[in-house]
Amino acid sequence: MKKGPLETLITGVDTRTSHSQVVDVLGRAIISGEFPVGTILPGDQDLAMRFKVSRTVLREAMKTLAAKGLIVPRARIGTRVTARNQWNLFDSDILTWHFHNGIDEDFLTHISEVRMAFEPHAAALAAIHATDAEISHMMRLAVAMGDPAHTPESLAVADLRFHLAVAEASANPFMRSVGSLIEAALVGIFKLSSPAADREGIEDVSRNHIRIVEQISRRDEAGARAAMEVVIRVGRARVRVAMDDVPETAAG
Amino acid sequence: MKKGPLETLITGVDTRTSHSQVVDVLGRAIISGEFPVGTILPGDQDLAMRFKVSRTVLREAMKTLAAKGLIVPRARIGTRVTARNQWNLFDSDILTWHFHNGIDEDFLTHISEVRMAFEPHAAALAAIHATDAEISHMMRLAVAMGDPAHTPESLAVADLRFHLAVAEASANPFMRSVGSLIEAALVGIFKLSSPAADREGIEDVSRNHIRIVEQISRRDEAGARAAMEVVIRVGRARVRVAMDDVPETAAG
DNA sequence: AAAATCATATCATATGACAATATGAGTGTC
DNA sequence: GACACTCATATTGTCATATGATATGATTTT
Repeated sequence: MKKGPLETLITGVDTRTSHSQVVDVLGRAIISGEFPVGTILPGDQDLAMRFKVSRTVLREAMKTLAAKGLIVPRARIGTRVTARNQWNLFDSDILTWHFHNGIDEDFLTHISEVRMAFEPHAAALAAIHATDAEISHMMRLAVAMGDPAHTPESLAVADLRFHLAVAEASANPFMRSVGSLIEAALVGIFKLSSPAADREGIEDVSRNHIRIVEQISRRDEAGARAAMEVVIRVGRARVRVAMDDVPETAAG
Repeated sequence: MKKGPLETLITGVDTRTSHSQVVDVLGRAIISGEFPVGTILPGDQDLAMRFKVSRTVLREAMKTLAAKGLIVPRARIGTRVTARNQWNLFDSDILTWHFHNGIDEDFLTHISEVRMAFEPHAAALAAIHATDAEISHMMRLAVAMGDPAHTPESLAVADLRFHLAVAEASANPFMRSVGSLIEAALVGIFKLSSPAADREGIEDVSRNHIRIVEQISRRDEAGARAAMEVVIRVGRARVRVAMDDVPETAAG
């Protein structure tokens, strides 16, 4: 299985190639604004020396970043950091880098908005297209979220699996591509505050997710859409509460 | 201004670097299934010879493709084509390559579904956040779409500009990132059939778009959402008619 | 002052070599 | 015969260096 940021976050293992290390450091530096938008990066040789790698490796790293839309190289001019609105925000690396510089509430809000636009639609599509096997799979995942033994990490993983399964069942490949976005949102929320803190929270989460599968199983598009909206709204509320530093009173 | 696929399609100019040519050819070959999912690509040296480029260039091209999620290299094993659901479908290159192998109705349908999930939400957000300057800008663009002198190409460009402006006005950076998707959809629709064929079509399109701006201007979220849905539905219907040669019956 | 020219800095490409890595065959042991 | 270990091997990963292509800005010419 693919090793996403969630697992990396948990395992903490980081035995990677020198190429990807350069990509990571440079990517984070750009996202964080250490190399501001519109400015020219230091030259190839300079950067190669800083990272203690050959120019070959550095250039391959630059191509990787360029492919994600972060930079644009031009002969004689240098390599320029592109405007933010040209970055491919659906790239999982870029999302991960965003969260590496502390949690940004605005950013989480934007992600919630996107999920609010996307996932209810995906749930509705799943109500049309999901196979019986997919439905029982989703149900198993939703039920598994209720395990009281969940740690915050394992709950986040279970949560992610469920939402990816819904995206898959929608039979629209674009919905599945939003998976990295969902993952980023869950990592962010998880870092802030986890519903695994109290048992009630876990039960609530599981119940809400089961409701989604029930609606999909009934082939009720509107119902599935509404049930998914509830789940996302709860997650967003949790973010708000955690950021405002206000004790959690009532969840949406 | 950025040179998107639309302009490339129109100008037909293709004076690019050898790196990007390799990327394009390889990318298209992968998307089209010439190198099927799960298989191993030929080795570096082999490919370098085929493309008549140095291994340096070839490897940089591979890194570009890997950054988009198309391939995964592993030492000693080779470079494997990843499963489709790991491709970043929101990448504008990948979208362009998809359309390079003829028009795929399913694919256009999926894009329409995504737009249906996204853009109405963006319009609603624009109704909340758009500045006066943005509103008048959008209105100018919507009116400009009614120019009876439009060629199919110029109409497609005007169409794209409008939808990007709405995304921008939503004040959510993710909405803007969907721009490449919108562009791909418009290219696809434009290749199939253009409303610029008849004058009535142009007037209709313009009127529908103006209505969106009016709702945004009134700060009416639901109204803006509905108006945008109409526009997307019309586009989707045009696709269906062009492909099936069957009149539209009912839209979801 | 305006236009053409040229030196220069930067990315783009090429070449050849060596290192790291994971497979699968081969070897040895029980 | 089954299992564990070793090792040759093929492929990607990294390195060092050299040359070409290109756009800028200073210089020269008109």
